[in-house]
Amino acid sequence: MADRIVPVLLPLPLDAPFDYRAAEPVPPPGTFVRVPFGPREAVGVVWDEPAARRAPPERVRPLRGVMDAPPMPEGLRAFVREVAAATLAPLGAVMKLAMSVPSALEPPPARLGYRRGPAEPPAKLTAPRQRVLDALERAPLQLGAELGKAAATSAAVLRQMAEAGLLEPVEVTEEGWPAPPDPAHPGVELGERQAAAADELRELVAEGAGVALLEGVPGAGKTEVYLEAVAEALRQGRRVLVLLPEIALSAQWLERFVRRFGTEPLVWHSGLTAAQRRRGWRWIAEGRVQVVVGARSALFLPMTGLGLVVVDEEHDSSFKQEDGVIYHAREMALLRARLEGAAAVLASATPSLETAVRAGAVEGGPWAEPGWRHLLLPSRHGGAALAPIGLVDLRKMRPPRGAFLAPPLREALRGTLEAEGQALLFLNRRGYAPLTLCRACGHRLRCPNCSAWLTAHRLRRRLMCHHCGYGMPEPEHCPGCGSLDSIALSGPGVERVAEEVRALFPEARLEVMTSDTVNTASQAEALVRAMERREIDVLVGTQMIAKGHHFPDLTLVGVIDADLSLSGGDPRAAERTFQLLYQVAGRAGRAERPGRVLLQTHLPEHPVMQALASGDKDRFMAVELEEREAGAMPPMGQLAALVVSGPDRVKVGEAARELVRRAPDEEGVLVLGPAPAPLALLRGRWRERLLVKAGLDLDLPAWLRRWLQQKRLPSKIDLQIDVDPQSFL
DNA sequence: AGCACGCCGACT
DNA sequence: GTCGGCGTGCTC
Repeated sequence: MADRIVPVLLPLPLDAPFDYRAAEPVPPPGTFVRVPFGPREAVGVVWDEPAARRAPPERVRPLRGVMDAPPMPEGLRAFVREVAAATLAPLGAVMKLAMSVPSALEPPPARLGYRRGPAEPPAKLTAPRQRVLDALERAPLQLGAELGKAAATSAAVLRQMAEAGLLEPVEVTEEGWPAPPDPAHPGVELGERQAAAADELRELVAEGAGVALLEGVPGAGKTEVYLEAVAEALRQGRRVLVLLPEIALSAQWLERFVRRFGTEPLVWHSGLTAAQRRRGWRWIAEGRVQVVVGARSALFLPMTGLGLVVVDEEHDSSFKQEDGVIYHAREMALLRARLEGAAAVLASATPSLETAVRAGAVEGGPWAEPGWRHLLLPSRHGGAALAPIGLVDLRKMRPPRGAFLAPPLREALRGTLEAEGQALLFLNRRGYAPLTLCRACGHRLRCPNCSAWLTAHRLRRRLMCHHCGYGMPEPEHCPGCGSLDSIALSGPGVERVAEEVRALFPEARLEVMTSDTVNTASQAEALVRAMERREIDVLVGTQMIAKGHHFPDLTLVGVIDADLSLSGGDPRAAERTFQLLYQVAGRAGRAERPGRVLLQTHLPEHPVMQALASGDKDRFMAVELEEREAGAMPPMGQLAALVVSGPDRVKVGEAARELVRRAPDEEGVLVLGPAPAPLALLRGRWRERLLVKAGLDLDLPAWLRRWLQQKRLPSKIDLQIDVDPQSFL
């Protein structure tokens, strides 16, 4: 009987599947299979189409076996293919994202469970033993761990009871599965405008295609509205994927979901334990999960029958994956929805310009793209959506020497504390001071691996590089001139701002929230709760504090340096600053207490600052779009950033120039550079950057592939391709 | 991604 | 004379 050759895609950075010999019955595409791979064994997926170059028959080895797991759904396979095409990542590298839980492909580990044994319980039982039997009355078969917990006793007791015949040990392989969310569960009542928006979303879901931008200030009830779209998909027997920025995946969000559907969705994020991942992935693959809420990696879960994909906080920069396979989760979510015949909802208080443009939501911009619509939710509470925003001109009103709060902000802080309100001070700089230098000779301490200054951290008494993790103790002598005690710390970081506030208001209860003080979601949660319970008067933090929580007693938001991200030649800098400040401003003045926002700036006349001060987001978007159009920048043009890197500066430069020389000539495509990347030295590697600009009609990934596939790079030279770069670092 | 093969420096 | 550094190439 003739064996058949099947292509198998492995989760390794290879461009194409490998060929294997399979006996009848030949496993169909999507089957997870074990194959020999050089000296070892690997698990891959039977692929739909073979590699362009088939292996010579004598090298083709037989498949070893088929995994005991549902095959990878066709929709996910198509998605893997298209993500690879869009990002120029090797096909196998994208497959690896879709095979993130290898253990889920193995048969589930048998776990020890117990039920009642044959022996009659004696008249007198110890209390723990009695509790165990009582627990088994309620549920006759339980896992050891669960039974132990239910009876508040130890595994040893269970073991001894089993020996005495009171319990019978059972190998449990079948695991339960989550209760399905109930679309008929009574949820919260929607306002008139919310209900109208929910109707439109239901329509979208029923059509099974199209994209809606759902825009509304924090507190306008976006979540409740799109949960109605989720309910509609569930009523149609279809499944739902909701993407949230990692940080927004909070207990608060889950509570809202439970309120609407009576049960929790399946949660997918980086903090899960290995067992949770295994179980969740397995449940999803077996089709037992109706709704998944997760961070961007949830895109690659084996969901089938999707009727709706939601991207909440769609403007959030954390949706951009910056290493490995470089992709933007929002764009890939739209792709996944399209491939599945699902509707998509993008929700935000401050939509990204690309989303707003496609939804036809920018004044003076183009019409909406076909299939796109724009739903605007007004504030539920009526009146001003945002607290009034004031600009503090740092050129006229300077902070005292060595301090960073200008007099108006100090006064506002005093007033807030006297009125027993809460204040939030925002500065997007970790540590104590961003620059460490010598007063005697001007020597600046820099990272040996990166072209970056070292940031002083008081908490750890160290100088740190924020790009590679390098750290050193604060030196007593200047490494440049040897002077003693001449080291000065220059500029503000959150720790220093906190120090200033402590000196000004010693009685105020103050906390600092940065990635240095808050490492886990639960720590962040604790700080947020403390803020809610009014155990904190002043919260100083980095952009961590900008994200979605309601603090009813927050009446002052101060932005220490609103200019920070406006410099640096990044075309999206103004947009990001606007979004960030808008979010921070959105923290203040809820409920009945009036709030205010003060932005300290050197550029009060800048359009971003003017737009913020006027609260006129529409005008900002219109002005910003004009600027992008003039520069043929996204979303009115396409961009790709290539970074050539290597340990030898000269060779990197040569490789970059050679690459530019070989770029195919094409009308309307411009290759700029090479130029030293903003971090010209990162983790010991020199970096040169090329920028490709193209019009909207070009298939940019295809053009890049034609260019880059023609020749291999010299040894030790790496090329990183970022189609649609967001940040230019 | 692993892992083997292979070609140049410091050691029992 | 070998052990072992990691640079290069291959895996159907």
